[in-house]
Amino acid sequence: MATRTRQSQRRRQMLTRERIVETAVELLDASGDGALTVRALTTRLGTGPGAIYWHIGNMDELLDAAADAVIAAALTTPRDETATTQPDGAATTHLDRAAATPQDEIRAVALGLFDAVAEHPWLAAQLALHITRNPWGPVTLRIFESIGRPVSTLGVPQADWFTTTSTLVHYILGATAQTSQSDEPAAQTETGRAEFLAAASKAWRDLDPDEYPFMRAIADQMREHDDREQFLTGINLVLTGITTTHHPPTDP
Amino acid sequence: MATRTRQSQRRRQMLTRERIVETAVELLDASGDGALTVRALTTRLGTGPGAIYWHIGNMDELLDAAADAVIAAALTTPRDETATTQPDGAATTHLDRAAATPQDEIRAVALGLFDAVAEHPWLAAQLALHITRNPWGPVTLRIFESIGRPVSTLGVPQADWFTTTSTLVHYILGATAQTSQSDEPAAQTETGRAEFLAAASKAWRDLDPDEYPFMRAIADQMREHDDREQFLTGINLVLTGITTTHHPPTDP
DNA sequence: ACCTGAACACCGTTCAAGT
DNA sequence: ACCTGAACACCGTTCAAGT
Repeated sequence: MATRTRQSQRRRQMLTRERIVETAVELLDASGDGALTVRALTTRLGTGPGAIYWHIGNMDELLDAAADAVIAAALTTPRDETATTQPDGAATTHLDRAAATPQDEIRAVALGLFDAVAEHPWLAAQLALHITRNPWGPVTLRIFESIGRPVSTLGVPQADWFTTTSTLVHYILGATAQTSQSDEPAAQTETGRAEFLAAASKAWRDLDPDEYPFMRAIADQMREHDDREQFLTGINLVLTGITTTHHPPTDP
Repeated sequence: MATRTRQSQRRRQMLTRERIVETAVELLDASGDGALTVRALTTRLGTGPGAIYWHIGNMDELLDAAADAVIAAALTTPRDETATTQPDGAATTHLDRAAATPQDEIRAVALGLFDAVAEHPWLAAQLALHITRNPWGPVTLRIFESIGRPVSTLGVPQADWFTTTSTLVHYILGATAQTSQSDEPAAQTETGRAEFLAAASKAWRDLDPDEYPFMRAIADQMREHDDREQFLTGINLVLTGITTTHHPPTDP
């Protein structure tokens, strides 16, 4: 059902770079980081390794393409929930994105990335690796542009655009990397998450008091915290730092 | 010269977990990420794979141990250069660390990590991976404690210690990950770096104006920026956000 | 307790050969 | 132009056997 081509067999569906990337994302989503192998792709697509390499250079390039595809989708599809808690206006349907403040726009982009990583746990490690290995590849470029555009309407002097945007992007990527749920399905469930937090919290309380006094002091906060909320708080801290530093124009 | 044991042959020097980790760091420093293999270790240490695995569980554990060793060294050895530009006082030699403001302390720790990554380029990717895979392992714990301690003396309400410290740590790790020089020796030299920046800057100016107006606008800043200085500016932005949000005690 | 070294299962990638 | 599939070089890891 819902097919454009007449064949139902996936084997005869014509092999294309796009289809390979798509299958790669499926494999990564289903079974995590180590599941994307050339062999897995060939069996899933019904071909041989040579066919894969005809379309895609090498494995790292495929990983990059998979990340880029997911990131692009996350950045172009605006989330329907708003970043800040505010009255839900049924009338603000069509130009909501344009009407939002730069801060709201930044929060929306950041949360889009956060949620994309939550949906695709492999993306965290992949993003982190991509950033160190290819800091200015298409993935980083897209993110930078999405954050930089609202930054440029924030009252920051143009000479500081690059540094300011860098700070936001670095925070966002660092936070999503560390915050991402573990790849194992055990940690995905609600109770699994709670058990993990409880275990970590207890581990911190049992640390050597001389070596780790701070970690012991915040063990309780760790157990009770919400990742997404903490992420937003962090964004707001950085935004406050930016607007404070460049004492914003107090009126239009 | 400068030996404690009498044998000059490294082969008969007794195999220990410590020595394996040490050799791992040497291999990583010398030839980057992909150079650390069991085979390379065995030839370098004059043993077989079984001997390695008697001491170290598996390869990921060794990578973690290597990162932990380098991070621990970076965090305990205070850098002699000061974070902010200020008159060099020849008298402030012994209690300098204790006398500094919390902000200075945070800057010092952050720069210590930044410089550690600069000295050990493999550390960036390793840190990033470690953080997503084992967010509360010894490496992250150490960094968190080092940042959290000064945060706790910053006037931030205790209930916000965890979130505030998280924000700083996430920024620091994200920034060091993206900022780290490429692993290839070509990019390590001064001129190689300049060429890289010029190439990236030009690439940005040639981007599609409709899709990437912001990146085109900041292409020049990219070419002229200094990574370390930008890193410090980012730290200061976050610190400003923190102190502004918790309107600091205006007097002692 | 500590180490040896052959063996296993599994990678990514290449390439002559086909269509 | 696009695909096949055997083959290559290289991994991490295990394990019976030695000392």
